[in-house]
Amino acid sequence: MSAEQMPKSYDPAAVEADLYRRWEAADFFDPEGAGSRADPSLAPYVIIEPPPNVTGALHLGHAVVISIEDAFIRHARMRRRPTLWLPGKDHASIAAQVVLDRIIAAEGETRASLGRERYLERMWRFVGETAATITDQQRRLGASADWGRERFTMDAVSARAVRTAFKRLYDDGQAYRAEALITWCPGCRTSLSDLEVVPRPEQGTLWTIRYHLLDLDGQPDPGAWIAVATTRPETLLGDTAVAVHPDDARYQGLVGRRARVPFVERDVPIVADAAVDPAFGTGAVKITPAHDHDDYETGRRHDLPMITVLDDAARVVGTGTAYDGLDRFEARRRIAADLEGRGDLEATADHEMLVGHCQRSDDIVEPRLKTQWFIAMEPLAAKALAAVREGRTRILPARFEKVFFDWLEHIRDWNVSRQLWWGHRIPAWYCPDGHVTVSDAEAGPEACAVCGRPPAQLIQDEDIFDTWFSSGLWPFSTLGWPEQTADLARYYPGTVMETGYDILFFWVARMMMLGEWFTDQTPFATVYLHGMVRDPYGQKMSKTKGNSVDPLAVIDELGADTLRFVLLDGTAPGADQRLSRPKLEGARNFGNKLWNATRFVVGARPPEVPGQTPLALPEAFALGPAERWILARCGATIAAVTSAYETFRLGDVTRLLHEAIWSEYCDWYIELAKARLGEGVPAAERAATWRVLAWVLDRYLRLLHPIMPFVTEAAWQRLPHRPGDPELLAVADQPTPDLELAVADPAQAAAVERLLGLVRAVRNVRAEAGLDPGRRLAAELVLPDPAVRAAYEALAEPFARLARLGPVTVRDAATAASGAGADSAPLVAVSGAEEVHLGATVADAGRDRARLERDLAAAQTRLASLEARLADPAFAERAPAAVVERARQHAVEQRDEVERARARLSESA
RNA sequence: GGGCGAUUGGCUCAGUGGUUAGAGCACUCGGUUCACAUCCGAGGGGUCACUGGUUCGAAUCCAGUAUCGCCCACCA
Repeated sequence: MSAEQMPKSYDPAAVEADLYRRWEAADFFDPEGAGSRADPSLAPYVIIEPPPNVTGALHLGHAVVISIEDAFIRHARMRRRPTLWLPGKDHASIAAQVVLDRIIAAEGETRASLGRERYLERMWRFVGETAATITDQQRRLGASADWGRERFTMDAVSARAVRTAFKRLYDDGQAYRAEALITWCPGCRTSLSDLEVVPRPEQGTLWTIRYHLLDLDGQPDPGAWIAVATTRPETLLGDTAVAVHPDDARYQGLVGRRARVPFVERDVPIVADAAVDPAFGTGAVKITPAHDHDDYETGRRHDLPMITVLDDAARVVGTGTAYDGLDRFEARRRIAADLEGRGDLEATADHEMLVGHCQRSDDIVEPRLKTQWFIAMEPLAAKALAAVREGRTRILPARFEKVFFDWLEHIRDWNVSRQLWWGHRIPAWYCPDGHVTVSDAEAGPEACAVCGRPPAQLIQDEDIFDTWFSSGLWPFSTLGWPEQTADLARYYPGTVMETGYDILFFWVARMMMLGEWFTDQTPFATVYLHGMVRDPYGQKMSKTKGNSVDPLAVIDELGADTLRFVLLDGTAPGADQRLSRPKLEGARNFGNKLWNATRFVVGARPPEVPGQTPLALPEAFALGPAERWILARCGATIAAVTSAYETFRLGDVTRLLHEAIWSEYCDWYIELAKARLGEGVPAAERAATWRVLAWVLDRYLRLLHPIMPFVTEAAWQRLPHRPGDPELLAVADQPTPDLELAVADPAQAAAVERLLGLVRAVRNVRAEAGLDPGRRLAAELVLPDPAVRAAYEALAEPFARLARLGPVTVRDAATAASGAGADSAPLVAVSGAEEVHLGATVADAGRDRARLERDLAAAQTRLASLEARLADPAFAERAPAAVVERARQHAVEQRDEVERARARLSESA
């Protein structure tokens, strides 16, 4: 293939267009697929992905997940591990219902108008459409997931796992049904778990209200009252007590007396309870056990009646007052006004407070009494804690282990009942006598477990499970659990679970707990938590703020490789990152660089290397110093990148490869190699040079493939391959550094480095002196080190070209001392022990002299600091010998440099 | 109220005790060099938030402070 066949400019869209289909057709996303080159004797590498919600389009969070997971799995695949990334979707019951409710509202329907059955039909139709879109988007990002094993949390296998799991928890005594104060969303009309409530600071009002004390006749005394402070006056309709702190002197005499609640005219006791903060408000609190979490506890301690005064829509109900039927906020206003009217509103004050909102609908949540199913979590949490404490699961970054521990150590029972329709219905049935039967059979129980009544008389619980209940089973339910399937045996437990730290509790902890409980194994060895993607100003992205970035728009314009690279570059586990246009363009430019380097290599193939020749490293004797240098660098990069992959440091992978490819391979090696590819070069050398060019590029493409799969695959397709290589880079082997390191000669590599430093020095001098950049300058090189001289002999031509030098002579240090070229005041470039005396008059003596003075001053400063350190006896005594020795060495060199700088300065005077 | 994280050049970030703290972007200057202007070359720019401590030596370890961000928590 020739360079002419490669489009001159890099067009990500064109590059990426068909590659995914080729990969998929090759059938290696399935570890047992036809195209898999996995070694079955190696341990499988299994990625647990957070299945995206069926409701939405792909957002940047998904793109992060896919970029990380795909990098891991592609790397493992290229190490011949059998790799499984089982993709799927989550039915996301509450989120899906919120979305669908909005859609049907636009169609003039409501949940109620459709009814459960038609609503669910509509939902299936809706998710059918969105699921296909999401999968397509994941493919466009390059996700090499095993689509043949794709699963949905609402499919039959998942349903069976849910029933089995619940039945077991019930049989184990961990699942129980109880009436308790739960958190309710009046908008979604369902209960929520604690995690689904988002507290937000809001400006509220603190009202101080008088409850009149009862006199001896049991009548409210107009002149005696106890004042309570509240932010929710409407709940007074459900008050069943007033509480004060037992030690509060102000109220000592009132404890045990009774007060009358306004409007409902209920007489309630004044109780003493240590939970009351005497310093807050009036020090007296109204107690509404059915509508406040604190009051619920207080109510239980004092055996108070619990009176519900709000319905599912959070309207006042059943109080027998004029407020019945009013919305909670309207009732609040009216009650406050009416209290004022009757003279019982003592004070009104602004009050900053935290208000709980529904994570999905944003409605203000309402504590309510409901009969629900709960999971007793402590025994489950203990197992998950043990898994992490014993190191069976490791959390990255490690600091999240503390967060994990803290949450599990203070875990509360999990309310799993949801009053929704879209989800797994709770497999609990109730008989007319109130007996409970939990069944894991698809058809339900055959009889009441207690009294044996036939199924016809049993009524199934109307509620469904919290979405996260089925998500928590994901690592094993997707592999067929509770069946002991072959997949389960082979691919469970997983290797890496990757997700954002924001769902550590929602999902990760629950998978850990349920996994341990049901399988006696931790479901994955490593938890990799990524950070959040923010906008260029560090703000959270959100649709409402309008600062969110659509990953598909980025892919369309700049390519999936670009997006993937940016989302991994410069990132660390758990650390948030900012996404900006310049970063994206930088990544696209990197793809362009790679593309053009490949074009060069492909086009530079000399006739000695026929196109079909397999790729091989040349014999060592055919290598020049530059080849040995780039191979040394290549070997070091392979080792460093491999280590970075294996320790989950993808940010280092991108950094190392960007540096190696751009700043070493492209900036230097390609330039050095050009000279050794020319007409006059012996055929064997020419061939060897090109082989090294192609070899190193091949290594880097392999290393970069997991990060930028498309452009690397496209480039690789144009290079010759090694014997035994597959047709696709995606299943080619990752490199090991042994071949490179075997031929790389560190001494020669170091000599080349020094020459490159000298080129930089010459360029610097030329630029500083303002010399015509195109002008070839005669030069005299001073190369005291024989190794550097030898390297120079081989690289004289590219050296001259890169430094823009004309006729060049070389001297070693001894002869150089005698003085230099034709000019009395030559420009001198210095790099370490090496010098280049340029055969040019100083174009701008003032500027050059300033440079020389600067150099001298810098050298003197360095020398002074070294000498000061060496003069300190403590340093010689306490510092390691190697460090001291190095400092001595540097001091010697520095002294020499100062000398030479002085000499140059006096020459130029 | 607890806990965690961040603080390094204009911006985004590397850098966990050892010479002179790096990169990309931005900036300045210069380039029609036969892979690439999505490029090439050169350059300027940092008291590493602050204070104290440990150490021969601190961006790096310890303590405290400040600012910002996040998580958890039942003050009505």
